[in-house]
Amino acid sequence: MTTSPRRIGTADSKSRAQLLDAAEQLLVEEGYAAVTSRRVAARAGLKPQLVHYYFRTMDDLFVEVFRRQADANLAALDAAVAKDGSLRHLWRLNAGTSGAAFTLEFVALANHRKAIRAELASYAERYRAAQLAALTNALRASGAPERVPPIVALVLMTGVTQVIGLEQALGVTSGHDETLAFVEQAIARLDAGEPL
Amino acid sequence: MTTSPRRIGTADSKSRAQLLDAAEQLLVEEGYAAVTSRRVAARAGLKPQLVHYYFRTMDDLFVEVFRRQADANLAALDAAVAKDGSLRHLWRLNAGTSGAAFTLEFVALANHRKAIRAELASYAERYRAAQLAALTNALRASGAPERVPPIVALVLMTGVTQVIGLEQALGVTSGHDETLAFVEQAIARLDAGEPL
DNA sequence: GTCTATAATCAGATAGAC
DNA sequence: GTCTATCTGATTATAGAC
Repeated sequence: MTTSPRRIGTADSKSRAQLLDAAEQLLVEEGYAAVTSRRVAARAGLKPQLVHYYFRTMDDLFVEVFRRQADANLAALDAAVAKDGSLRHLWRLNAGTSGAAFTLEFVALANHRKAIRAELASYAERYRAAQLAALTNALRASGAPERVPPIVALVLMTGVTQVIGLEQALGVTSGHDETLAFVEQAIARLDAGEPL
Repeated sequence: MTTSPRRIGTADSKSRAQLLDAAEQLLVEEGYAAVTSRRVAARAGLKPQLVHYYFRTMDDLFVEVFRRQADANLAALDAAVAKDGSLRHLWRLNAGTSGAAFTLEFVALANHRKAIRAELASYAERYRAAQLAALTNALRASGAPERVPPIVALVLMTGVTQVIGLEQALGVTSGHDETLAFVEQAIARLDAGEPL
């Protein structure tokens, strides 16, 4: 088996994994601007040039960091839904998104770097499709009369958790508690088979 | 009148305004990482050192760029609401937010820089308060029975426009059309005094 | 008040040694 | 396949001239 043209080292190299870990930590803790070859290497206890050996460019490094997390997220969603596909659980999964900082950095990066934008868009579509399937099942199972199409409910739900998550990170809190209470009450009614 | 300790040049200096304009353009077009003293100065047709003369640090420059836009946004909201305070108009105002890239960059910056986070949080709270006042009036004027508290409606509305705006920038589109149609239909009913 | 010369540091990337 | 020496250029910031 030949190595891919982009990856120079082997995929299971120890140094390579250490660099990915270090890059991810730096990204979350200090933002993408702090993810430089020198700082990544220093945190991994390696020489800066190794970054360019294992990942040709910094963009390639970013893409690999993203893919690793994206794959893990998709797998985690599938596993969680298989365990409990209820409406309440789906909401909890979405509302408790811990990787807000991670996502934010990549969105900002994607806004100006083509390779990363493509990666992020592909992941977002796959994640939404998986969520939609789960939400459609959950709504059907609740037996509540359908007044809101599942895809609309999903976009609304994503929107709420996104604003609240983002604003929380910035110290903005107006309306959060009221909105969360409202959503949870709505979900409780739906889960009981009542209309909204 | 003495100058503030932070601002060295006069506030109405021509060079100072040119630097602010250049910084804002770069920020939107290429992201905050592209806003370096050299590039800002080059775009303004000035020497890089002038950035540090008019704004002691790059963070100070970012804060000034943000304040200028934030003040303009708040004034624009007030003016627009005074002209037409209807539910439909409020929605259009929010949905048509053109400054998505601008906001995104500052949110990313704020996530890791204290001074900018404080600035952004203060602005976000003020903007939300202004929107809430307008929305409360609009809902009351519509005469529709209140099933959703205004603050909850506002957070929901902000969430929808935020996800859709963000995803649009990334090339993600699933569910956008359906959701926008749903929201606009709901607004039409409320504006006609009907319940949701 | 306005601007420049200069310092000190850090960036991404490649060519080549083992 | 793994890693290092090295090149070239950019970055923020200050000290001081006009």
